[in-house]
Amino acid sequence: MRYERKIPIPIECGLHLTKEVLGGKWKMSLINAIHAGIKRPARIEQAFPTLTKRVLSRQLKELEAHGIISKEIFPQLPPKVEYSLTPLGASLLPIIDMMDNWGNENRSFLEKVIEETRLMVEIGNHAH
Amino acid sequence: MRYERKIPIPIECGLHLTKEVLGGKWKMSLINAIHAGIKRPARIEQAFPTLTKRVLSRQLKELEAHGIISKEIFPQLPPKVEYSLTPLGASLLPIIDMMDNWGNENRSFLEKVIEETRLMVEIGNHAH
DNA sequence: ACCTATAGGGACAATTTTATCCCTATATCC
DNA sequence: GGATATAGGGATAAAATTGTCCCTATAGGT
Repeated sequence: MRYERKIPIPIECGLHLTKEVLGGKWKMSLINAIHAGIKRPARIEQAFPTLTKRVLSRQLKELEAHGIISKEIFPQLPPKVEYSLTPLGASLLPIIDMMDNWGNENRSFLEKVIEETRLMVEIGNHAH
Repeated sequence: MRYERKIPIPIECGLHLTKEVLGGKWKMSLINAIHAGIKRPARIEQAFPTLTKRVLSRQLKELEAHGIISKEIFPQLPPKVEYSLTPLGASLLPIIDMMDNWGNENRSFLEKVIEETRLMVEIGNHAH
């Protein structure tokens, strides 16, 4: 989330627009999950053990605000909510599929180089 | 860059592997530029006015370490370097094209909702 | 002697994104 | 009465990513 962003997003390019929509840590996974029928927040939470409720809630809210998913609220208690993909959201599925496939096809190589890169770069910068 | 990453990347999923490779702010743009023949750092810098040398250098280094681009050093002074896509890097082009197209096709809608989302969320969080 | 172009990185500040902790509200079940 | 499931968000801490500033080195031009 942001507070009066200081550094503008370079939106001249379609890439950055798409990145703004898909770039959140869990967004592509969420789109996949909703498309696969996991539509209620509590179910999504179970599906991704390391994704916490708070973060889930924010990513869903942004996806909704960006017109990628829509939210149906059932007037019940305890609350029931279901998300689904909008047509715009569904139009992202081919991209997400390609990315998932590319990652899986190159998994062994990528796991190796990602790990090596981490080691390499650890030296170059420091937390503070 | 990182210093002994504290929170591991969820690499069970191909999506997150791909995201680790393409997720940097300028990486997709750099792959595009290199593919388009803009191969020298100084040229790339000119092509992206808001991308500074330091950041460029880091993103290129990571792309190289991830096996996406390769670096040719010409033994000259002043230094001359050219980057090009590896076959692995070239295999990302279809994904990048799709993302660029999707963003451009939906540009007017996206610019609107991205702006609205920003306003919406400004209230919800604060810098510190 | 000085300036320019060139590629790269150290040190650190600023910004942005995620994570953690805890609280609200209510019908149903034990 | 008390626990449970449910969806969501405030406040704040932590982590990760980018940005800024400045320094190295050297051939060639003026």
